Amino acid sequence: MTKIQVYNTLSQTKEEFVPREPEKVSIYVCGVTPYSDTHLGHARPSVVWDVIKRFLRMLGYETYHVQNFTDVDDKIIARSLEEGVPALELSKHYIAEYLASMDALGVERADVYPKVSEHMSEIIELVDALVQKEHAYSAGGDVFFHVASFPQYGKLSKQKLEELRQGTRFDVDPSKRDPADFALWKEAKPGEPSWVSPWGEGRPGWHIECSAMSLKYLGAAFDFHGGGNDLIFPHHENEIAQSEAATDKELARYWVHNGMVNFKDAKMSKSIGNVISVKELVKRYPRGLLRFYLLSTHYRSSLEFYDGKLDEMRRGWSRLNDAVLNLESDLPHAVQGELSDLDRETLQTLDRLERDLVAALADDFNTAMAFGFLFDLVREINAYRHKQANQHEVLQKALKILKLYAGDILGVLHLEQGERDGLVDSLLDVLLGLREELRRQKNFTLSDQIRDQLSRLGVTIEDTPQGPRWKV
RNA sequence: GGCGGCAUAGCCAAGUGGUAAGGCAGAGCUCUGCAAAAGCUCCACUCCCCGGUUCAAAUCCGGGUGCCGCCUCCA
Repeated sequence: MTKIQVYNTLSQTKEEFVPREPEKVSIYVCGVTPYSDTHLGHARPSVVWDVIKRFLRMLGYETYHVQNFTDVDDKIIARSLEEGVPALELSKHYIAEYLASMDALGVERADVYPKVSEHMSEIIELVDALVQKEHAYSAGGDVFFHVASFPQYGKLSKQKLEELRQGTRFDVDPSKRDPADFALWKEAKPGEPSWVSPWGEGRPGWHIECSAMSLKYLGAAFDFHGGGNDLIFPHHENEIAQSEAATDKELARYWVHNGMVNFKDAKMSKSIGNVISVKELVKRYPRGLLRFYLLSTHYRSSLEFYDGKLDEMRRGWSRLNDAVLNLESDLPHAVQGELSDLDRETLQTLDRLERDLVAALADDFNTAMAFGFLFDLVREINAYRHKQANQHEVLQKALKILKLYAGDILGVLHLEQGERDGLVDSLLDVLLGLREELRRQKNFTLSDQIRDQLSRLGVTIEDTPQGPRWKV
């Protein structure tokens, strides 16, 4: 099986990926806190993990992907009080909105989407276990994790406990033993959703849900733990402390963090308010283009968004799609027979490019590099076609590679099979047929008029030696 | 102040020791009724700056400068 290198935040180096169980990959990706519309920043890890999963399965792995919804949280409660909508109703609405946005981006669903509100007993059990093992203590109705009881605290974010104590910029809860301790369980305040626990009515702190739910669905030492790099501290650091203190086993083997999406020189963030919602974006741009944009930079780098960026990227993206259309329209006219030297050379180049493509994706999921090879392939096959060569085997192979990598794995191709409307197809065929007749009669005024008018509707007509063709 | 990261052509962006992928934009040519698509050619002697290591550095080390993220909710 192809060896995969993956950058592990824990070791700060690329490591060879060896799964916990042969051929099975367990994945936990931190999901969203559903209290407002899904934005581009959320779309990035989703699309990145979508591609990683598809690639792993192409290599023969089985994937099991868990992604949580933190549906019990301060922000949700605040929002629910503002709007007078029950907290769980609010989160339910935004969970649906999130899933719809991901569907629109062609992101395959996770295998499980556990919610905090449905895992209270697991969370309480885990907190209790930490109290029993004296890694946590209750103070009034709150329970805190005692960071000093976990000597490895800081191993993910490379923070030193002493620095963290000094860096505290907010008022420290006086009931904490150590300013760096964090809440596992919070005592209920009037009007807030709460659950019964050994420490009284309350609700979970922020990090504990991921520890409890990953343990339940994936067990200890699962393969990939993912999320934005803004989660490294404190969220993932605290998850490690809780989980590993409780189980005495490693939480996750490979920590994979994606870079931020920046807009107007700052991280796209709900609290800053510089967000672009996925809902709006998918109305204005094809999903394939959005994915192309999100994947054209390596997942660990930060990614800039600005008005007009997607329009700028559109041409390059079209080149990829046009290559597929060109091959599809050439294929019916292709010949089968003795291979020429050119055919053989081209087949060899295609083979090499496919190997390069796999190697790029296997090297820390380098999608940006993969696009480089896809464009190389496009140039290669276009040049081949330009030489009037049309061996079926060659065209077929190029098309197959494009559809597999640009289509099935990266998911950037425009219209998948079956997404075109049959009636529209037929109507355009009629219109194009009439226009051909006009062109034969050299009535270019009228034929150009048809082309211009369709162009205004977003339909592009191309006249090729094999006849006219249209695309959206 | 601490921690992590980044700085490559007009723009986007790969490349972590062997002499700068790819895309967009731009220039010229070919094809075309015109256009579109497509092809060919050109477009960074150089990778923020200054030192160092090496036969060899964009890549490693040291020091600057600038930018981003985290240390508070965050993908």
